[in-house]
Amino acid sequence: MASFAPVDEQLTYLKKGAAEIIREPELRAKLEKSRTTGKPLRVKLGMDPTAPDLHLGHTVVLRKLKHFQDLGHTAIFLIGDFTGMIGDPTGRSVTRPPLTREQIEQNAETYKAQVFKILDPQKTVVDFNRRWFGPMSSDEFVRLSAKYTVSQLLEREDFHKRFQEEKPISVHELLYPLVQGYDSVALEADVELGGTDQKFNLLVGRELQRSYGQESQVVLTTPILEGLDGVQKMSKSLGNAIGIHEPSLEMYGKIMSISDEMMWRYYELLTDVSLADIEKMKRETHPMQVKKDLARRIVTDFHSADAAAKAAEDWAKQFQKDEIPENAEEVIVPVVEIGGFTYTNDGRVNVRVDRLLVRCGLATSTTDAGRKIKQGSVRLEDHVLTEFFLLLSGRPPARLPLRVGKRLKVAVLSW
RNA sequence: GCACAGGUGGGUGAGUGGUUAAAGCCGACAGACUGUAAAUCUGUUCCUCCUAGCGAGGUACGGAGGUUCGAAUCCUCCCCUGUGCACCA
Repeated sequence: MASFAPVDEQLTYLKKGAAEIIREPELRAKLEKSRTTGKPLRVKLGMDPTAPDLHLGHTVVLRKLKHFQDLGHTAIFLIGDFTGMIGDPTGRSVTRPPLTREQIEQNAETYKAQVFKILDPQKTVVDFNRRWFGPMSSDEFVRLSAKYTVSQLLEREDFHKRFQEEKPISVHELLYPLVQGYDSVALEADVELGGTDQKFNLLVGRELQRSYGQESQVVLTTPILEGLDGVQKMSKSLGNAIGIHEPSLEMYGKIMSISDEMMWRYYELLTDVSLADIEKMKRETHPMQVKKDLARRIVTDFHSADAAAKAAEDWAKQFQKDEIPENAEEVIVPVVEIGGFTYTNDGRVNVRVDRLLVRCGLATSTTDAGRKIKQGSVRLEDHVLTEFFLLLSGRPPARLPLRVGKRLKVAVLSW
């Protein structure tokens, strides 16, 4: 029989970094009850297996789930393999291709691996909502949809907006909140977590539980983390995300590129530094140092302390001292594959810089590479390259540290 | 099914026969400035080729045809989205 910390203590811990708790008195009551009965709360967090690459934005709510886990409650990580077919219409509506069983299973595996960087695998219950939706009969499904009305669903802001703007809303999108809500019924969830953008869906869970004769779950939302631009939510498709699988140097560099203002938010949502300490840093420490410290902490979470130290060193080399970091990304480039190279009389080789840049991923097309060369943003070590041909000092192999703006790749030329 | 309104580049949104690869804005990228940033200013922003130029060619305005010397712009058919009508008649 588990023993729990005092309720007030638990509440303080859980409230930190939460955007909203609906309703706090209910959470308190549930915590009290679990403490007297010794029965842990069932805390649910669901995710669609559509985009298996997690980024820091996802970790905000995962960290909250972990907090419950730390306090001895049951963390249920629900993989929405059924819901994935629908695709959450939150935000923009893009029709997602239905995933095959294999894809879903594969995604689920990668999901688990990533999620367990934060959660304790021993203590986490992983479930799939196909477990109850798979065997559900159409009769039952119709009965479920009878529990909610169209106008209730249209209260949701993005539906409402689309409806007003005379934009399409597919019926299956309307079904999404119901399906997600029913998950809470099936799991008999005490608490459900989600980003603030999930609020509507989470509240549907409360309603449905009530109509199925259960006590309503408590809803705890976490803020949506802004991405590198500091404005829009972090998302892979917006290209402003920091993936948790990214190489340490890249991760470190991306964190260093956020604005000072954003840095404090990242501290609040992605680290365990207390609010008091954050305030202290705001007053006393140089922002640059604080930001480096943030980058170090986050890289440590997803890689290791050693990797973080190394990344810090490499980053300083690349961006502050203008040197070449030791583990800079290398791209093997056979000269023949670039084409357009020529020989000089003494047998040296002239290579095409524009195509080389494309080959290294530093330009999207040769036209683009050409523009970058003309703009003077291409550098080989310290020299700005303005010519389209580069005369090598000898025959390949050769190592060419190329930079376009902040980005750096080492082209390793071979035959 | 009928009627009407729409479908333009990463986004938004101009353009209704001809210097329109397609305005403006946003975003993105780069240069300057910095603390790596942010802010600001400047430039770039479909692809290919080279002699790299205010160069040559190729693609592009839902799709397929057509009219025309010439079409994002006109016509036909199709696809997609939205709205109205479709019970009393």
